[in-house]
Order: sequence, then C-alpha cells, then structure tokens
Amino acid sequence: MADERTYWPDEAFADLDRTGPVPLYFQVSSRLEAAIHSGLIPSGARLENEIAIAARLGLSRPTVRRAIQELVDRGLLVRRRGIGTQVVQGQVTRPVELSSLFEDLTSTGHRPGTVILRHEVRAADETIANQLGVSVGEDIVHLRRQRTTDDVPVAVLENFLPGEFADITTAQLETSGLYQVLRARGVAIRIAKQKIGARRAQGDEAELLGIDKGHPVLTVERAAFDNAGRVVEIGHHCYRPDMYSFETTLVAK
Amino acid sequence: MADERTYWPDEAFADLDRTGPVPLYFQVSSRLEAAIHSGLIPSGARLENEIAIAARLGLSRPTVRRAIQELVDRGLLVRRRGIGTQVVQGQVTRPVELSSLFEDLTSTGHRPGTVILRHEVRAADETIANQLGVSVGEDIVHLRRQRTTDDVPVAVLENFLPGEFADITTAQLETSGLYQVLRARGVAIRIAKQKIGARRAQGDEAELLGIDKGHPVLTVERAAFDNAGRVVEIGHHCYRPDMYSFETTLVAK
DNA sequence: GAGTGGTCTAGACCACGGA
DNA sequence: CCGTGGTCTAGACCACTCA
Repeated sequence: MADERTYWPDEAFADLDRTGPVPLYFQVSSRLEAAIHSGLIPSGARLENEIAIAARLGLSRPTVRRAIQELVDRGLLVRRRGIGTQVVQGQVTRPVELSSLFEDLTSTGHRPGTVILRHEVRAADETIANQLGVSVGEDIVHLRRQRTTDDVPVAVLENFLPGEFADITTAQLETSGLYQVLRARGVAIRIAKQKIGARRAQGDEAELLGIDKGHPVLTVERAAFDNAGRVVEIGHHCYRPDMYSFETTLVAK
Repeated sequence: MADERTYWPDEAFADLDRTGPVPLYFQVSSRLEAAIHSGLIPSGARLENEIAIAARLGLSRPTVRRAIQELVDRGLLVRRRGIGTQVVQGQVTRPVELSSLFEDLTSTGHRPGTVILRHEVRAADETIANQLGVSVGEDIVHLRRQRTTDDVPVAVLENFLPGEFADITTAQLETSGLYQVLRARGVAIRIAKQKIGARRAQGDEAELLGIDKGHPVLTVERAAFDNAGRVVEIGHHCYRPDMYSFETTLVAK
C-alpha cells in the first residue's frame, strides 16, 4: 500500500484573526504557502480533504477552497478530483509580478540607480496617440532612462505618458521608480499587456548597456492600464540579457 | 452629468444550459467575453451590478461573480468597490497560453513542420537528473527538433523526458507536437515554469534558424509538470526573434 | 445615505477516480 | 461502493466610493 498519510499542520494556523482587515482566505493561503516553502508540508505531500480542513479551522468550505485555489493558480498545489490536493514537486521559484524593474531590483537586495536621458513634454504623433488613447498633437510626456544595479547598466527604458503627468519632476524619477511616482499620485497600475522579444542593440543602446554593438538585447513593449481601464503608460524597453530575464509560471485552466 | 448607463445584453445569455456538463459560470464568462470582443458591450462601458445580473440570469451571485472574476483575471474587466465593473479600454490581445509552439502555430492558421535532429535514450547526467527528478545514470529521452512554419525555420527545441517515454516514436513527433503526444498517452501538462531570455545564436543554431552567426535568439528554459506535480519535461529552446515573441497580460492581485 | 463590490456561511448535489 | 474535488444556492454583513 502506498503512503496514505495526509498532511495538515494545525500549528501553522493557530493565529487566524477574524476581526482584522485581512481576509481569512488570504491568511490561510499565506500560512499554507509558508508551510510549503519551509518544508513543514513536504514536496509531493497530500493535504487533508477540504471538508476536514474547513472543520479543523472552523471555516466554511468555500473559504478554504479559495485559499487553496490561490496556491493552485500560482502553481504550488495541484488538485485532482477523486484524489486530493498535492504539493507540486520541485523547487519553487518566484514568478514575474506586476511591478516595475525598480521594485524588482530593490526587493532582491540590489542598489538601483537611474540616469534620466530625456524628459520632455511634446505633441503626440499618430502612433503614440493611438497607443495612449489621446488625440494626435495633444501633449504627452516622453521619458528615456538608463537603469543600473550596483552601477552596472541593466536596461534602457523609454516611456510615453498622457499629458496629465507633465508635472512629474526629473528629481522624482531619479529617486524612485515610475510606478512608485504614479502610485504616489493615486494612480494604481492594475493591468499590463506586454510583448517580450529579442533583437540587436541599436543606436546608442549598446553603449548605454555596456555591451558591444550589435549584441542581443531582450525587449519588452508594454501598455499599462489603471483602475478605470485607461492607458496610463506605454513602454519600449530593452534589457541586458546577461543581467535580466523573465520568469513566469503558466497554469492550465 | 456623465453617462450613467450600464450595459447588460440579455440576448447574449438566452441559451444557458443548466443540464449539460458545461459549468454555468463558464457559459456566462464565455458569452460575456464574446459580447466584449464583438463590441456588443463597448470598450470602457460599465456593467450592471452583480446582484442585478444574477437576478436577470436566474443565477446566484457567487456564480455570476465567478464568471466576472474569470475575465478580470484575464485583463478584460476591471472591478472597483463602490464603483462597479468596467470593460478595459484598448484592443484586446491574445495572451500566452499553456500550449506548445506546435499548437500556437496551427491555431493561427500556419502550416507547421518538424525536423527531428536527435532522438535517443541515454543516461541522465547530474544536471538533467536533478531537473527531471530522477537518479543519475537512469535512462532519459533526449530530443532535439527544428521547427518551421510555412517552411521558414522558427525554433530549435531541445527536450529531456523521463525514461517512461522511451517508446515515443520519431514518426509521432514528426506529425504532431510533443504536448499532443504526451496527452495522447494520458499525460496532461498542468503547470509550466519558464524563464525567458536572449543570447547570441551558438553552435549550429544560426544555420538551423536561417540567420547569421551571432545574431540574437530568444530563449526559453521550461520545466513542465503533470497532474500529479511530477516533472514530465525539461526544455531548452531558442526562437528566431523576428518570427516569434511572447505576449502576456499581468494583473495585479 | 445609497449603491457597489469584497467576504463569508452552511449547507446541497454532482462527476470522477479508485478499491 | 466511498471519498475526493467541482459546482451551485440564498442568503448575510462589511468596506469603500460618491453624491
């Protein structure tokens, strides 16, 4: 007979807070994720069934399901009808998140730097106007920045923003990321659509990235949308491929 | 006063099937997506509130919420507490899905081709053994394929699979994609973790891709997991960047 | 204050996998 | 057959936004 044991570390869920602002399903999924990462629940282990977990925690089954679903969506757990819920094998990696390069770098303990190469307000040409959803000739902000980490160049970032952001200062951009500046103005990025590709470095990119002319760069073309679904930023970026790559986890529907 | 109209095209939801095997929330989200893509619900429009929709459709609110959530997760809708649910502005693009290159190509109407460059069973070295979760020296399948679309080379794909797949034939791989072959054997890929980068073409890659030596290639390193969370495939792929790129939609939590 | 989405409950029935 | 997750219901209360 196979190993029939199921896992559920009650001790990891002893401090659920029913009164605070943090949703219960989030408290459960966070603690469950921590238990998996710490090895308290081993790789490949089967969890108890959902009804038993709900009873143990004193929660309803939908709430427990939502917590589990969270981790299934992130590729940490796998559910099979008639079988149960299991921890996925293999070391877990951090997925790409909806954050700016600046935040990616600071959160990994590196020291980011920014050089503003261009920062001007000008009239939108047809291409940019279409992408930003504004009229041709309307004022837009054109931004070009060089990004470094620990003084090594990592990326050249070119952005276009609607005219309402014309009052952003160069000093603001030098000390924090674009998304942080936008958030401080009450603009939250909720959705980004991006296309990742590769090409040779062109123009001054090679020099700015510290690589030889014609070497490969990783490119991203991004459109970012705010709470209300309006376009707030268009980005054409290129990255030094030996300094940066994209990790993603895909989960089948 | 602004446009306060809310949208809900009842006619698009006239044929919900309560008896069939298709979940109601899926039927609702599919029809809603179609209504958005067709312009029946315009870009930027506000939907009716969830309780009213549930009443119209004769469904419970959780079911309607789940349908809406599906589209929120895919970046088609935005929800704001106290405000409502709106269609995101801008043209909608197809996201990267958990499918193989072969399927990506056929579904976009192109004619894919495969040349098998290598297909052998051999002993796993330490690197591959670790990645596949098998022991060093155990049999594994080593595969290398060149992919074309309409006779233009697109990618060079190198794969490693556990020994249980040693009986896959070269003929099978020439006529369909690897994921199709696996699915026909009852192996469903549920999760893939991948890293996207760029580098120069090396070795015979430039020749196989029909590009000059040292030109950029887009690279993917992928580990794919099945239903049970076991590693079933490791891939090291490179793509011609002028023929292929990755599109993703990121949604903030 | 009125209206919205966010969360949660306590059940129910069904479909699938395995013994 | 039983146990599992998959779906669905009909409510409830709360937090947030806007007028």
